Amino acid sequence: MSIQHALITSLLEKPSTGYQLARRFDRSIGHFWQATHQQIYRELRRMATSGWVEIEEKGEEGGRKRKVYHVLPAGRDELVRWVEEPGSSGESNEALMVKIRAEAVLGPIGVRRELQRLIRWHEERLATYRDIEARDFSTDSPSRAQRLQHRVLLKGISSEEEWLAWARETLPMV
Amino acid sequence: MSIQHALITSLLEKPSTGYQLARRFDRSIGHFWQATHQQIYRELRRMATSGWVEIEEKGEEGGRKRKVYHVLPAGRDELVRWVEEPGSSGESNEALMVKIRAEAVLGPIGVRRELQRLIRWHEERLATYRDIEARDFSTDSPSRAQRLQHRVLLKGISSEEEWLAWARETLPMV
DNA sequence: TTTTTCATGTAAGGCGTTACATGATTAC
DNA sequence: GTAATCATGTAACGCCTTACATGAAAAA
Repeated sequence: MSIQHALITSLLEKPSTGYQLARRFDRSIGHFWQATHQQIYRELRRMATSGWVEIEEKGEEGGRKRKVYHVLPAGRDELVRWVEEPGSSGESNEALMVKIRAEAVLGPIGVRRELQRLIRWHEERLATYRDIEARDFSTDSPSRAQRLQHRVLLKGISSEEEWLAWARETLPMV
Repeated sequence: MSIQHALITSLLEKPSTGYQLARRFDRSIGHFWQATHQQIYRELRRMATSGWVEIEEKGEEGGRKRKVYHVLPAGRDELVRWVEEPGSSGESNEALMVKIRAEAVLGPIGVRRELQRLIRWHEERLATYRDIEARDFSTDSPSRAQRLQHRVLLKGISSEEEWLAWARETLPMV
């Protein structure tokens, strides 16, 4: 899922300390993306050694030690590369949300194509679910077990419908 | 998320080999729950040592070696215990789907209470999202960046609405 | 003055992913 | 006879979670 790209996006919005990022992940972004502070500190250190981010050490006169992270051009380039790259099959919906936030902060990059690709993918999945429904749940008097299994499938169907409705409204904006 | 409970549920529906479970996870269950064959074999071995499942070795006259797994009473008890246990906060929606499938195969156990609990949780989350929307996205002429960030939040809102609609329809059936 | 918040880190264990590996059976 | 499918496993690496740990500043 690449926490790193989520962190770069967040840091482009506002340079921050690891602690602040952890808190922000608990709020706005974190409602659909969560990361512990250990993950965040680890990835920040890695991105610093990769030259994607820069550490601004703020000693504040012998007081509290804080490290404010800023995105470097290499980090920005890497984010653009990732947004344009078609998401792997395992890549979840959260990745798309980060890509949209990245496009919000960087201006038009490759999200439109990715969104179109995902729309086709979700259309196929919805069609598959509907096929399964027609094949397995067209019985006249279903048992309790069948009705419950049908509910599980219906959750998949309504999730896909909801996703597609959202995506089709979003497409003209990217 | 406990693959083990998903495996027990699947084995209660039909005793199978590890390979068959992996294939089934690729199809019906696996549309929302995926596991590699290594995970499955490892967990089956563990459940066998825990006494949750039993291995029926089918040598088939010097031919192909297959191990058919059957659920033992202890495994069934463990599944019931897990279904009745309130899901931890990190527990995803997939766990609920497995719990419903478990209730389909075992008869009425504790899913109703769990569903009611989750409905309250999702109602709160939806309310939080709507608060954020009222606070951050009520501007008259939003910028492109603001509109895109709003789309991300709207995805959260419509997901929650969809979830709640499904759950309220499902509640009378459990 | 005590608790909460800010801030960063180490260490251990478990789980998941990926690659590698083997061998029998069935389909073409 | 060759490829695909069935079937099971080992090993390495990395990531994530949880617990433990420290310390200063701000709030109660």
